[in-house]
Amino acid sequence: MKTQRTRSQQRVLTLLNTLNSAVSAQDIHMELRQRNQTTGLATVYRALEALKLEGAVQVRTLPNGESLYDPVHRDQHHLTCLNCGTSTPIDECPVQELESQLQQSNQFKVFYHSLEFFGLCDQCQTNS
Amino acid sequence: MKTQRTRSQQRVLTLLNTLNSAVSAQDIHMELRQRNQTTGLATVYRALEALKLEGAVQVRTLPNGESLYDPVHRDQHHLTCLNCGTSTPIDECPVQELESQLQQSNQFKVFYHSLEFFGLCDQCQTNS
DNA sequence: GTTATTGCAAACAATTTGCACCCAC
DNA sequence: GTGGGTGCAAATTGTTTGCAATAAC
Repeated sequence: MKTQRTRSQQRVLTLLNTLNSAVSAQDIHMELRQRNQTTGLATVYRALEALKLEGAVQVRTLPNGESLYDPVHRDQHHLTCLNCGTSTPIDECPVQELESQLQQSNQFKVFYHSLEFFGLCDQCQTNS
Repeated sequence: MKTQRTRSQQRVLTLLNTLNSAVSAQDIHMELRQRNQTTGLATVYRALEALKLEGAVQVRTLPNGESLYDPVHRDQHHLTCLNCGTSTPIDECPVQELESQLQQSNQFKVFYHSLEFFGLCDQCQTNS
């Protein structure tokens, strides 16, 4: 586990812990500027990449190709509408046991998991 | 449920059912050309969008922003390495019950779900 | 004939990369 | 002073859109 973090990595991680929802790299870039910690967009991406690899943040890539970042251990489960893209968090999570099982049988170090249901929300079902 | 499909939608769906793994839109475009069913790339995307909305295909967006398409009801569960991007399918799936439960309580029509574990594979753990 | 579908090229948007500058040690 | 970290701008990549040509009914 790496403990040596660059200035921008610290900034990004601190910001993520402050916010209460997943945000995009571009959001982070703008948010930092507003807090007088202006950081180049490329640097934000580089910091996120590093934090991701040490397991400090988790990523969820949306169908439009944009990625959202969260500190690890925040909820990562969603009900996502394929039409309007609305994503509702869900609480239930029946996979803890499976996770530890996979770690062992695959020699794979699991940082986090994501469970997502796709379909049509109430509203979009009507408008289709 | 729509039954009227355009020519390109039929081509795309037929192709997907032929292949035994998820492919990108660009893969589909090239594969169709090889089968003398050349179809514009934009048309492939439009066909996939339509098929997605009627629940005939499922999508998985990779961390690099590329989307992979599959006919619905094929495995959608993976163990993905954050470093090298390798994605290993897994069989276990403990969420069928939760799915029907969500359909009811959220008025949400679920087409499919995806369960993915992220971390580092055996090899990448060593090289980090 | 009218309407939906298609292909091409241009437009877009998120992300990555090259490279010069700068800061920390 | 040296090496990693950073910022900017340019390049890249997957996807979407405008619009004229075409096919379907």
